[in-house]
Amino acid sequence: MPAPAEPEPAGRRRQIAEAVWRIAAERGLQMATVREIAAEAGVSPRVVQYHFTDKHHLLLYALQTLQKENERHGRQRIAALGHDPRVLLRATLEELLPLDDQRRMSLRVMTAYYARSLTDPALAAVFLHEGSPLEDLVAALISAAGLRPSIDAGREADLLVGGVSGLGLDLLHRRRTRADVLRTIDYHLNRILSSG
Amino acid sequence: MPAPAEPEPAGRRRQIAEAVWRIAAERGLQMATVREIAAEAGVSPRVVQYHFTDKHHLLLYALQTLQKENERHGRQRIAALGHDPRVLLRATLEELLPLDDQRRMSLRVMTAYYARSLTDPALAAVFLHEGSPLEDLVAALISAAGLRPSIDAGREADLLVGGVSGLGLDLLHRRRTRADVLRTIDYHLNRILSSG
DNA sequence: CCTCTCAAGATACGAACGTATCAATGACAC
DNA sequence: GTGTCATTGATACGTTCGTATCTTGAGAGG
Repeated sequence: MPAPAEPEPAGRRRQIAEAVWRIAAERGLQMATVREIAAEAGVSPRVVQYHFTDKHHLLLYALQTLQKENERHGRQRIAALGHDPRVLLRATLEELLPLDDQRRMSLRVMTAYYARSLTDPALAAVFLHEGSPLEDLVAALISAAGLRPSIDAGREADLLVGGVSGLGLDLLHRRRTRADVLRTIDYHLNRILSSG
Repeated sequence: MPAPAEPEPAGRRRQIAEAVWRIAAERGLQMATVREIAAEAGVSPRVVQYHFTDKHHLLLYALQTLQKENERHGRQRIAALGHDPRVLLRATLEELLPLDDQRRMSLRVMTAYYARSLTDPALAAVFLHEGSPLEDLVAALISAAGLRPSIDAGREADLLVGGVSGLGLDLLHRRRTRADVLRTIDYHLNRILSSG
């Protein structure tokens, strides 16, 4: 019984990380114990122990993997929309919202990790990239889409990224409706960009 | 030894709640065990057990008390500034930022609770007031301060509240400087309001 | 056929968790 | 004095935690 039916030791870590995501999203990060993770992944606790040196490395790996996954999915969705800067800008902002089950789960997990990152430097490092790539991207898209006079693309991007993230969290709590959030985003894009 | 040296059973709950705040802010909510809370509060674990029916009620009480405390402090600070709507608006937004140790601790604690509220209805209820009082207040202040043509106070308030909160979280992570955040807020207030 | 190595099962250990139990203390009414 | 009641000390119970240990199975190389 204790032998590998599949010759793939590579997908095991991924499989376990996905179990962490589901538990963190549905029951919270504090419920992600080794035994619960193993049960959710459909493996024995020993398998979790074998593939990660300790729980801290496991949680870190799950966060890093989810972040890469999000970025990959986001780029795919956005790249399929062409090259119109205004369309890309809108899509980039909407990527921050929990508009489907995948992004809803991801945002819940990331929120749990973010809170823990305030007291865990290893997790904090994942959230602290060099510079502000997302804000820079949004600012560049604003400039490329053409902005109205006396608009500062950088300052607009700074508030937009934080603001849309906040609206996304409100969506998680059902404190706002999706339609209202999208209307707020449209208002501000119309306000910032020149051509209607 | 096991007797009350002070005849004040009223402040005990408060004293214990403050211990929760310090632990949650400095080490995270998952470190707020009954024994740690008791040690931080300078009492025996039995005292914690006696004044709260269980840990869930304790954590809920600590959250509710901190929220009231924040609102009280915020109102005090803002009320001391007079009645100029523009000044009040700026102060209301800055109240969301971790500009001193008190607010820095509070924001860290609230962030930890917020994450947990995603999987805990009792905690979520604390964050879900009726309507959106903060957004409504900001919108009212924008209108009172006088807004430029074709500005929607409600939509501006929606993005401002979320955006400034996001900037505050960036401050916690030292991802932005305080001066940069304040400059971003100034930019948007100048953009929204009519008179320079 | 043998052996070496990777992967996993089975189990256990010490620590820490939330909570329960029982006794003891001090303040106070009478 | 002497009960009474609110509060606290001291201790223990059962559970769950992360992790360590030992063993077993499968496939590859010689």
